[in-house]
Amino acid sequence: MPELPEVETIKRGLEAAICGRRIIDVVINNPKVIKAPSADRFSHLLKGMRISRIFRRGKVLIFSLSSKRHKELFLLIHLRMSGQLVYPGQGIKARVSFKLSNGKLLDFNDQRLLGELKVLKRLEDSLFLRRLGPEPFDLNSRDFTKMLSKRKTRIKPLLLDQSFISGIGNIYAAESLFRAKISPQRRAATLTYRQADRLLYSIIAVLKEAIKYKGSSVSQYVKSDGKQGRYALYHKVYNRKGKPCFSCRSKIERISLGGRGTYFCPQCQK
DNA sequence: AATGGGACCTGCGCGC
DNA sequence: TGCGCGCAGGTCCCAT
Repeated sequence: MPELPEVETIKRGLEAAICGRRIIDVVINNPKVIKAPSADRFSHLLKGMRISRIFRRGKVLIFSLSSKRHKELFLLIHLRMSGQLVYPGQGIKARVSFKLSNGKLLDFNDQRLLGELKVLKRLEDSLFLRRLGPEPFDLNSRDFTKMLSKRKTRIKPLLLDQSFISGIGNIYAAESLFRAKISPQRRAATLTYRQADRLLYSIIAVLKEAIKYKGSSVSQYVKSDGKQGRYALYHKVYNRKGKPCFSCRSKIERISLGGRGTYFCPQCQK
């Protein structure tokens, strides 16, 4: 479900709702989603810890936890395809439910069980975080052009590569390429400076707009208050196969690239 | 290095 | 109604 704008929306919602709360209990209804350490150790470590700060890196949500008696710990949450964080939660259908010091629940729901929860002593212990590419907002055109110039692969799968650039998923890759008028099939290194510049600023604009509308609720994604984001209303190509392009009225096409559905306008995107 | 396939999972919508 | 198929916002792992 969640790409950068969805995770950022959840982060902001939780920041306002649960920062400063203590975790009193952890109910694990499906240990499959606990990737480290063991489920028992996971709850033991978390009990009594205070949620002091919440941040985001790429699509990963990170809770920084503290207590007087223990060293700082990090709870990493990757929602993958169908994960949700809902507060206050019901605890019923949750894979994992955190009981907080105010008696309310923070639910981790995940229909497809692909999500991951981890407790780490240090962020450097996460190989995924260590390998994560830069946040789109931190890049400039010159760096981005240079990064692209070294890669022979197609631009769209490259945008999905989290070690190349972090936070972009299937929806926003498609929307950004449409906005930049670049075909998803172009080889990365063939983009001119002008095109790379346009692509970077399209990515940033699309992500910011999506954050403004609190993410795209296509099927599973909800905000931390359980309500939907509205950005799907503004998608120009994603999920619009056969529908007229908003710019030139040609039919939007869907092809498969790197095993992922890829939507684009064959007329506008070159 | 790049690409393709399958794996991990559950559930939905479609055509027959 | 029921079945089989393809598909899904992500990532990893293997083979070529």
